[in-house]
Amino acid sequence: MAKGSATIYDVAEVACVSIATVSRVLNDSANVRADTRDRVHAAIKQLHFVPSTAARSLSGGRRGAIGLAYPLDEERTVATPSREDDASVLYTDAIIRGASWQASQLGYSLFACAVRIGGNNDAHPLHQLSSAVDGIILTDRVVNNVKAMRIAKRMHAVHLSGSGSSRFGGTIRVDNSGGISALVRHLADVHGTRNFGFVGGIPDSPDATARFDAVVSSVTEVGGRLDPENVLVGDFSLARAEAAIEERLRHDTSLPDVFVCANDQMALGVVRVLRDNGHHVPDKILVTGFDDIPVAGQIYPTLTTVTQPSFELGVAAVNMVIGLLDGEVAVGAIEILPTTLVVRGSCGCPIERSPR
Amino acid sequence: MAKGSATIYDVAEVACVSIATVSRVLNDSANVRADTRDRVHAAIKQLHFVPSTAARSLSGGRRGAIGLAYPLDEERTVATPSREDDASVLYTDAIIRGASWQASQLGYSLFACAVRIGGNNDAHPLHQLSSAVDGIILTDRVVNNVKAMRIAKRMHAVHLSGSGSSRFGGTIRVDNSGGISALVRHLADVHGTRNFGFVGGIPDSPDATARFDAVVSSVTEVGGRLDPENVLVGDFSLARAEAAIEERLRHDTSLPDVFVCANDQMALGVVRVLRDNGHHVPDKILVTGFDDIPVAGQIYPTLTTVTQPSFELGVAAVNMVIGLLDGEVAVGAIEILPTTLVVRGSCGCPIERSPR
DNA sequence: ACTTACATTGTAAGCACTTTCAGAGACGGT
DNA sequence: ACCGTCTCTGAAAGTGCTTACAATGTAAGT
Repeated sequence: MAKGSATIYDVAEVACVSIATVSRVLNDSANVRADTRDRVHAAIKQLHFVPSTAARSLSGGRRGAIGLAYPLDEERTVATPSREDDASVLYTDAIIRGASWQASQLGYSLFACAVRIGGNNDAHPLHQLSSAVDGIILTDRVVNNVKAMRIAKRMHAVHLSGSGSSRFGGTIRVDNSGGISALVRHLADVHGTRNFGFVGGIPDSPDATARFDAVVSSVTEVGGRLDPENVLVGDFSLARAEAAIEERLRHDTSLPDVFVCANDQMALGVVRVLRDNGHHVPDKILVTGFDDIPVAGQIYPTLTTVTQPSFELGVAAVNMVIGLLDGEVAVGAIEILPTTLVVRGSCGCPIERSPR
Repeated sequence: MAKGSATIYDVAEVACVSIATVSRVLNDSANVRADTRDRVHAAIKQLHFVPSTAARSLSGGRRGAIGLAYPLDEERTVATPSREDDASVLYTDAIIRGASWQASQLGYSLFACAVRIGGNNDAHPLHQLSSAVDGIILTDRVVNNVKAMRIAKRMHAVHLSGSGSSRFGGTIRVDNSGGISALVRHLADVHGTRNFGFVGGIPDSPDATARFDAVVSSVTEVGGRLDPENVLVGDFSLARAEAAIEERLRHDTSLPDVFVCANDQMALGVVRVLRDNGHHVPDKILVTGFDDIPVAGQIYPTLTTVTQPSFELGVAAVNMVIGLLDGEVAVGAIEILPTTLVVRGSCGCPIERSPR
């Protein structure tokens, strides 16, 4: 970096000690006499000295920074995202905000870096990032990347992932199954639902599969059924979900009691298509979402869904990386954050007026 | 980073060349025979070698990354920000997305780092960031930071700011005056407005003053007037704008034809207060905003405003940093991005139905 | 065949730190 | 006064890369 900034040698000279001593003060190792330490600190302040992260990391020390890699939107996203379609962006942003906040609290810096998930170029941002930080946080879709695996094997990493776990680092996930289970129980207990349908997300997304699995087991648990023709495949997008439900309607009009959707965007599409085809929600059929995006409480019918603690996810991830770094968290640790059922109108519950 | 990853020595050994040659291939400097180059590339691929950014940057080479520093929200922001109040968050996110996208296009990585703007601790994230990247982008509020100044003096930096220009790097700003001018002309030409009013932002905000100055000169240009009692002082917040307009209403009810507001949030407040006091917008009086926040097109009346190209701001910033790095952009350069008038209902134009 | 210029490659000196190892005081016990 | 034991400090060896400089090889010109 910086041309002409002070080095450890300059500090050593001013403080009349060796660079080794300066280094000790910097890493506040024990065994430096108090007045020596003070002298060094004074010199540091005087010279506005800041240790070079590059050199520090080359020689094996800590960088004091942790990285967070999230998927880069391939297309050139518009400046002000439409509110419905950009829930995933908001979700990621919330995680980043949480992570930044917690890192800052703990005296670390948080570098967030968007990585092109398909990319295979050699100067991969993931590598750049990993060599600039002490530990790394990988969000859902980034995890399934060969490069990511290699990196995780080599440095402390925590995966923010819906399923599976990392043999090489820690894993934090949101309690998809608990949320789904609460949702299904609510549907069964309060609304007497028995015949379930499901609109899934991208098959290779761990969150998507976790939610699907949870639906399967919860439905079994409450003694309901989930017929194969009522399991639709989406990709988390509103458009794809609309297409899927339209397709479903063409084939057979005897519908399940409810369509549980793997996220809110898809639920919005499903509601719209159903209504356009005369299946009023929630009078004729129920629909639920997942995520609790901002619009979920604003549309008609308000959407029954499950909230994820995205900010807390970021906080927890930072805590775990640092724990890993300090050896206080064991490799392979898994932490699961609670989700909360948010009951609104689309499951047939009476609709509250929104506060404003 | 990484324990046990291949080094340049390993590659050199496999390819039967010296490390210098490997380095030349890596930085594709000329003067390496074709078959030697191939041999090295093969070795690199075989060993999954990735050069250590730390070592590379230590020895003066490029890191291949650029940094972006933005202000950290001091309070623990909630996961899903309220839609009206968090325009600034969305704005920053859009810039980051633009910068990430462009950096990726150009083969760079973009590290975004939130910095506590008041913070004065020594392990300042700004330093960490700056030593991990080749150049740095500083957003508005980060610029006015002593540390930031010191860093800008020492490494290539571009400032995203309405404020003056950086003597040490480049500056990119949005064309406040062009946007205001187009807006004022529209009001004068299409709606015959002559008697203007203005609700300003924080007096010490460069954007606020730029917008005010632009209003003054544009109004003069179209032969309109801007009476002192119709120039209200806000602080960019909805609440403060409501207070200001209420105050104005108490004193004198002969209002101007329009209130041009320095941002959308204030416009929302002004519209609300005016309507509550019987001055219907746009029938009795017109109101315009600035920024085009997401709600602007969703409320009634839809808000006539000016769009800032936030995504493009990020793109331009990355281009400029890299230009600075490559010596193709001169230090002290200023680039001004165009703004676009968005005509909607609150200026009296017919309200289009939104597409859905 | 013998310069000469030039293309290619190797050698080695940094770059700014951390850390091991060993040496130098200090201090109490004998 | 001497020895063992601490505590503190310095010298020096990495850490992985870039690059100036030197050395070698190669082809063209005489």
